[in-house]
Amino acid sequence: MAVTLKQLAERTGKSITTVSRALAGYDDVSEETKGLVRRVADELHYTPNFLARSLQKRRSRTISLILPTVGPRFSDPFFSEFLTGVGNMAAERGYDLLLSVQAPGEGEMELYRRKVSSGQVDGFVVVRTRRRDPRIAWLHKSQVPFVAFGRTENGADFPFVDVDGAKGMRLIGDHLIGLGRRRIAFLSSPSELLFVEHRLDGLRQAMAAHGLDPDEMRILQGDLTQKSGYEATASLLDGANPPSAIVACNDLMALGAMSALHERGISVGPDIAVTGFDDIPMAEHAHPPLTTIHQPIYEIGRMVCEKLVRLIAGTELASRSEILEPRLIVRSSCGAPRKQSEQAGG
Amino acid sequence: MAVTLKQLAERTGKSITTVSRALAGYDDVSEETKGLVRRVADELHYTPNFLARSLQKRRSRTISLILPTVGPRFSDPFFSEFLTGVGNMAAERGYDLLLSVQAPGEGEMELYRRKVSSGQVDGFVVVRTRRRDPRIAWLHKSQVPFVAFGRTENGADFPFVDVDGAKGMRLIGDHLIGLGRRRIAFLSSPSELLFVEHRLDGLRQAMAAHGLDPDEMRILQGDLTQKSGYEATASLLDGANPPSAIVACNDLMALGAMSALHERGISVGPDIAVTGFDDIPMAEHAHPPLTTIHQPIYEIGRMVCEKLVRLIAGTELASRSEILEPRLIVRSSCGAPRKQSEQAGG
DNA sequence: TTGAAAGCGCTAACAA
DNA sequence: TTGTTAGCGCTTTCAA
Repeated sequence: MAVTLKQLAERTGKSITTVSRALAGYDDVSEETKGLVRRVADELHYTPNFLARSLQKRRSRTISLILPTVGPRFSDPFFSEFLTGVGNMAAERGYDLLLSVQAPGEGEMELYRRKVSSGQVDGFVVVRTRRRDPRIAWLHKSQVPFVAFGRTENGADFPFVDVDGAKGMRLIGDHLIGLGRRRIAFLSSPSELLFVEHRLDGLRQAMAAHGLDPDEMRILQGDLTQKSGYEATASLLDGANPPSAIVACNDLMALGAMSALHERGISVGPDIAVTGFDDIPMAEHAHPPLTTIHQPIYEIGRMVCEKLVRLIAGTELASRSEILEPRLIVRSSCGAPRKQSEQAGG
Repeated sequence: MAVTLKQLAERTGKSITTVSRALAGYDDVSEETKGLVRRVADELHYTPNFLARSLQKRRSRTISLILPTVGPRFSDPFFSEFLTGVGNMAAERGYDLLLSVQAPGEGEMELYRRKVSSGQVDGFVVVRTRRRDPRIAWLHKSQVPFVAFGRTENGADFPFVDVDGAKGMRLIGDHLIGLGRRRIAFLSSPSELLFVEHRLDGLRQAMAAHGLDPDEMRILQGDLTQKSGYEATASLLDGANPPSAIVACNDLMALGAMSALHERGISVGPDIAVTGFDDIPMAEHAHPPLTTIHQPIYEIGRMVCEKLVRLIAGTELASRSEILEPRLIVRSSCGAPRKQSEQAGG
């Protein structure tokens, strides 16, 4: 069914080799032959067989991204944008993106191993890095090209892109405390996620810098979903001495927190401030609009992918890893008057 | 680097053929040999070379999903859940998922063609079907296995899964009109998306059934994003004779509409009802919680994928296409008292 | 029960 | 400038 080099060879009266090289643009093929071959190839809608080429070249021009989901569902406005960034850059560079879904634990490493040894992929995009990340340990050790979105604990030297979460939270903390909020509660998440730790650290630093005792901060554990933000906040409000500010480690939980406040008729902002982190599209359209830290997630997807492609090609990386500057987006959930200037581009 | 059959053959003293067949479980290989081969294969962590196998079998066990994005960004809480459904089912069936990003137009069909003729994929999941969908026309004509999420205009006979949007909107319309809302505005989207048309039809039917004139309904065009829902609503409110209910064709736009109402101090529900469609996770946590139609999007992803795998394998499909029953989720954005019973499972 | 040989479609070293 | 040959790793006739 599909047109092959062999058929082009027959049609042009040339050998398979010549046809192959004509199409590859080698300059030891006469212009005349090249023209002929190209014409016939176009005519017949020739497409190189990807599998055969990859088998021969030992390069699949495919990168793998394995979504580390817990539970069957995975609904995160964050990742689809990241994915688009990765996908677009991959396409621009002539790479394909192989997507898998695999929860951490059991079969996870096995899947990484298999993707590599089956020759299916040339490298990995690693997302949602963990404190001690077995994926990174293994990829590093095995010398498989990969780029991570996020860091790990020991600070091993591997290529990654990340946003400076500590600094981001310092911005949040400074801002909130500057507005007079002192009783702060932090909505956290499973502790194997390092980025949460960074963010918590940043908040602590801000408190200390303002003469507050970080140890007095209440910390509640969620799982990054709105639901858990809602529940954590509910328990917070039902207890004694509610906070004057709720700092969530991501936007989704912040949204959940706002939901719980609304339900109790507490006005978000004036009564209790709420802040997020990520600046998902939803943040701007929340009620009230959510003060948060912007992560250029689409761009990060592109950067991660580009680094990976470079790594695979063996091109020297200008900088192995990158820590991006966070940007505070003041809206009104923090109780501050909305600033016009910081509204743009949200 | 990677272990091959050849190496297993050397280690076991058998031929490549025998090793291959031992691993494939053929019963013309002695139990003894099978045992030996398997043991050695395990020991050496043998993984079949995927490319070689696919080349030979002319089956890649890979399915393609091409995201038809407009613009560089693609942030839709809806699709990441769908994707997870597809991905999980694919994994269960031993398939891989190749993800591409390609805007409709220009290169779109070329990409589909190339994926097929390069032997990279065995079939397609088609999302966001359009009125006259060139993708479906071509896939159909070329006899390439595919399953769509959504229908097309002419009602060609191809495998798809969809939710009955007309019926869903009839439920919404009945409910709203039952609550006394009569001046209804509809937030629409680019007209090449057929599902929007279905939904609009359903709403019209409901109006007609209640003795209202569908032609009096105001229809505003957005692009499915919150932002556009916000803008459409703003223009609606700035005009004369604002509606008593805003029916958005998806949740995201409904959320944007609510945002615009809030900004003007109009209370969502009591003053102006707002409804959505999709039941994204955000819907439950909006303020007020959004009345909408539930689509089991993760399940749909699984169904679509399973159908596709069946199609590829040549297994007869129990039913080529499926139209799922919509489910009305009454929350409070429509102005109705929240019903306890319909809250579960949201 | 096993193995030799051919071939999937392609690229690349080497000859001519 | 072109063609012959070999081989990527696998499966599958066909003989032995």
